[in-house]
Amino acid sequence: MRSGYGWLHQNFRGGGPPPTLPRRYIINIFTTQRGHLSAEDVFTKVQKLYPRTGFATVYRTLDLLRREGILRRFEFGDGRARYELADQNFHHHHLVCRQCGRIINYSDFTKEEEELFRRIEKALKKKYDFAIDSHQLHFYGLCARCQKSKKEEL
Amino acid sequence: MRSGYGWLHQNFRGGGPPPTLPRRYIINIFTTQRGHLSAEDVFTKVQKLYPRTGFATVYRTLDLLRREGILRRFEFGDGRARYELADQNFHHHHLVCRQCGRIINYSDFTKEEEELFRRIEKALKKKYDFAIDSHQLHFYGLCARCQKSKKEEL
DNA sequence: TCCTTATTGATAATGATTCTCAATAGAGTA
DNA sequence: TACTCTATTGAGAATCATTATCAATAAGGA
Repeated sequence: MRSGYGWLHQNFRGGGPPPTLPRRYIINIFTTQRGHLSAEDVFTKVQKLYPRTGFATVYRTLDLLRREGILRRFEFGDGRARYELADQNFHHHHLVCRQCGRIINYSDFTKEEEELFRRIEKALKKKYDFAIDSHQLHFYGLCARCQKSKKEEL
Repeated sequence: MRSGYGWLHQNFRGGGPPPTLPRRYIINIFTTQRGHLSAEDVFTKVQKLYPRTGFATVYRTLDLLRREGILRRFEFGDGRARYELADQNFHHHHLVCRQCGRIINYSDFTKEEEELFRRIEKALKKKYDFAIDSHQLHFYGLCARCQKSKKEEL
């Protein structure tokens, strides 16, 4: 795993994957507005910037960026994967609304969580001989809006 | 959500979904051997017990049982959903091997986790007005076997 | 300009899951 | 036992996200 965007600013054959136009555009999308984007979301957005882009390129690029450690891939249970910038300075977890699919990042409590998780990871490594490199914590429920609309139904 | 398997032992029109043969068989599969079964896994197993069963019935039944609160559905990132018995007395989290896909349940530390998670849930509810009903915690990494085979490669 | 190589776009293929619809099975009733 | 009603079933088609294929293209170096 490379350490960052270095290769993006290099020329072709500069050591990393060539920083082609679609790749630059797709990274831009993620850096300018943090979110949990599906491949389709990304496709729609790149289309506006660079209309000749194909769906295959989007998928390939998302996977490339994931392998490079620039993006993280998540599955929240609705059948389509989401991608997010892998920013070490913004470790967070997710709140997922079962109704509307809205996803909220939260980074409260990360200190306590991190401490507990570090301990857990260490112990699990010892007990199961499992080399842990990451974790995902998702809370599922109903967001404010969906709770309200559910009440109104009754 | 119903509270348990009650309807399974009732007759048809006894208040819940009819406890048909495929449904009984599929539940049996989950109660006799805990695991994280994909739809295909279940299909293969039911086939042996009741060969006329179709794939559609497996999917329908899995979803029915999930809605009834008997099964939980998970996605670990390999593109196929897994189902597990929703046993309140065996709350646990998962270790997922990135290489071979092996999944280990662990229930160590649940006391500390539960305590922290209860606190987090309470605070998130307050801050984001989000009604949390469940969570999933997955650790990703390499299992013992895959670590070993990776070493041997070098 | 030519050569080499990796990426691209269009499209076909895949794989998991869901839908459709006629056939069937269970339970109550006569 | 035969009849009726309704929900479930099985087979296969359809859908959806994702991946693979392959000829055309673009970039950098000679």
